[in-house]
Amino acid sequence: MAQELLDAAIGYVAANGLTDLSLRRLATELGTSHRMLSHHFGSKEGLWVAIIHEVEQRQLALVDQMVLDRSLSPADAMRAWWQHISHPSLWPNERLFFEVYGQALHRRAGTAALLDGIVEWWLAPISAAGKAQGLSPADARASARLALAVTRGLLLDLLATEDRAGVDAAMERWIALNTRSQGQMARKGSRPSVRPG
Amino acid sequence: MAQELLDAAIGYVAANGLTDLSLRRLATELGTSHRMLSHHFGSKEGLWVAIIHEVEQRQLALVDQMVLDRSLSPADAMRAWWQHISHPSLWPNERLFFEVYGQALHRRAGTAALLDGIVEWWLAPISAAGKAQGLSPADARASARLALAVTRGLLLDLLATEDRAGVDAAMERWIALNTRSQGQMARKGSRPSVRPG
DNA sequence: TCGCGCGTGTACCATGTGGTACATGCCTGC
DNA sequence: GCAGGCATGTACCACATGGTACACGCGCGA
Repeated sequence: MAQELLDAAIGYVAANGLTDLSLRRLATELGTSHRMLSHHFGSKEGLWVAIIHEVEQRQLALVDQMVLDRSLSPADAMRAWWQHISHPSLWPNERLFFEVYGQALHRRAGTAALLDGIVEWWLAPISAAGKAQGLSPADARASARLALAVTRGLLLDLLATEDRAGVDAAMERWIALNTRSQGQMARKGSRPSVRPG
Repeated sequence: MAQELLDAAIGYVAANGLTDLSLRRLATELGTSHRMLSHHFGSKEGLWVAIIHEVEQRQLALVDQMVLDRSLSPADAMRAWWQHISHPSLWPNERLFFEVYGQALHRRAGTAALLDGIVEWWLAPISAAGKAQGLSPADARASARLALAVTRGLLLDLLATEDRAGVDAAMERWIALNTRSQGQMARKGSRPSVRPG
């Protein structure tokens, strides 16, 4: 079945990377023949597109989870979100995300579509949380963008260094920066929020 | 000469990406033959290593520039640094950086060395600025790590969306977050600093 | 039972790859 | 002038790739 093949392919690609991977090598790793991959996905490009599309869907599923729990304080919500998104079980998917991201920056064929919502899709739910805390739409959008950058920047750091303690400390610094300035900024009539999750 | 070839190769690779690039295509783009590339760099892998190493050197040269000007306020220094690092003339190099970064996350052969100092080398100069503003070493290090994540996260955003205004607004949000909380945190005996440049 | 669509595997092809043997030219020191 | 080293180009090789023609077998409806 094509779906099983796709799942297995994503598993392998997430674990081992997609760059310079041939249909033949992938097929032997998956216990089939490259003929099958061509058959089910049309071409090599078709396989990559299917994989990337599927990973995108999984990422967006995470966004949905992200906005679920509103019972926590902003600081605790941030911590919970960070613990979730930075869990080692998600690292393979995130490595794949950054790998394809890096290639898409050069506008390679087949990767252009990946960039489409790569920031925009995340801004809506995150900035919704900001607006709920009283930010203006413009401020909420800028804060969401910043929070997204912090998350991705620290994730990139974590994947590269695997220095869990150091990256966690930076995230705590980020949380502190937001919560400490919150009272002050509230006094000025606006609040920073920036709840990345 | 090998150095000229390397410079030209970096120029092309920065502009067009390194993934799936063959020695032959690169050679014809450079107006030479793939024989020359093999001759000067030993092998294809050798060329990639030379390119990555050279790009690393250029990145580190930027770090040196980063800590030069101490006459500006932290906020203005941040703005100046961001204007510098986010200038479109540097985009090709940064695309290449993220591209190789993404591949290195999978520990591909020849890219492992790139990850070595990818965070650490930047922490020292940035946290030095933090310590100069009165932060404890641990706080300065966490702040530096956060500032680096913000810079890279927003850079990734900028390269993908090319939404200059939106990303600049997020950076202003970051600067505001730091400067506004500075007085408050100073009252608590520590200052956030986070001067990424 | 037959026919047929579909999934699967094998064998093959044209192409592009990295690497290299060999020839040529150019420049420098004697 | 010339001899030797070095850069460069041409031609070739063995190999891996993506794609495809073809064959086989299984399951299902008529």
